Amino acid sequence: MKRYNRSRQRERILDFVKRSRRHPSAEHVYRAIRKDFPKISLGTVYRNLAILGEQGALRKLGFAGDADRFDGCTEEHYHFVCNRCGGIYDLTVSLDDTLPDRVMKETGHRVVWHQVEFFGVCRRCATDKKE
Amino acid sequence: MKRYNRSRQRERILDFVKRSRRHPSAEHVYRAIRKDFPKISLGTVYRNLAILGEQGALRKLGFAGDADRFDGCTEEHYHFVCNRCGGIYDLTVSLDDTLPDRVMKETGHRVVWHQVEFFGVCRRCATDKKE
DNA sequence: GTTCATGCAAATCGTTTGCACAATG
DNA sequence: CATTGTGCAAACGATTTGCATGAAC
Repeated sequence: MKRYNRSRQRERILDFVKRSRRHPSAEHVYRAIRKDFPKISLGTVYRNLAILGEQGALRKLGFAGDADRFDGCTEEHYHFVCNRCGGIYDLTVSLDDTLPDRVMKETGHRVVWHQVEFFGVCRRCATDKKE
Repeated sequence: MKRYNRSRQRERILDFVKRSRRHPSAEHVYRAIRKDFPKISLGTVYRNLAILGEQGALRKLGFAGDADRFDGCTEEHYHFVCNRCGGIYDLTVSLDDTLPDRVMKETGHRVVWHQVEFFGVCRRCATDKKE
């Protein structure tokens, strides 16, 4: 595996993603980090997010037609995605934990990890004025 | 809801996606459809895929860092995604079907649909030469 | 001093859009 | 003929990359 030096920027980025409940996009991270590193570039943010993902320090989430998001919580959990406001919420429900094994047995594919997302309208958007 | 005329291109696109086991990207569809409509443009393919999605005739799937894919099977089912070859396989396993309801009850978010993906190395890639 | 990281800008990829013309109803 | 769809090319947003300089070890 590759060797990395530490960098103040990368540490700050990881810290921000870990602290955030919001599953920020690269752009979000960029805007936040700029308060500490006014000259940082988006390229640097992307590079560091990629490295942190490769190291398993955070996770990259992708949704159809939207920018990728980053999740600082690496313990198994699932997500609810609001189609109205784009918010992503962590869920505490858990799956039958034999499922990955069953998939492996039935298909012969080696399962490394899995993801579950629920889509719809979040509570906040549903209570706000109906369109 | 919006009114649409029929179009030979759109019908052919839907037919192709429905027939395909491969969860094609827009680019895949474009290349395939060009055999019948040599002058069709990628823009037209995207437009029609969007319309078909809106009509519920097919479903758009998104994965981090990769082009969106289209699934002609609209019945509930889940996917295995190979990190090596990028292939997407349909799965027949099913979830505890009280889960969406439980999420709604516990969070107050209105769940419209959900998705489950397993990631790893597919059988074919695993049996091929290692790396 | 060698390696890795940064900032910047240009490049790339996937996708969307404006427009003039063709097909549909 | 009124409307919607098409092809083409330009525009766009998200992400990656090449390069010269700066930081880490």
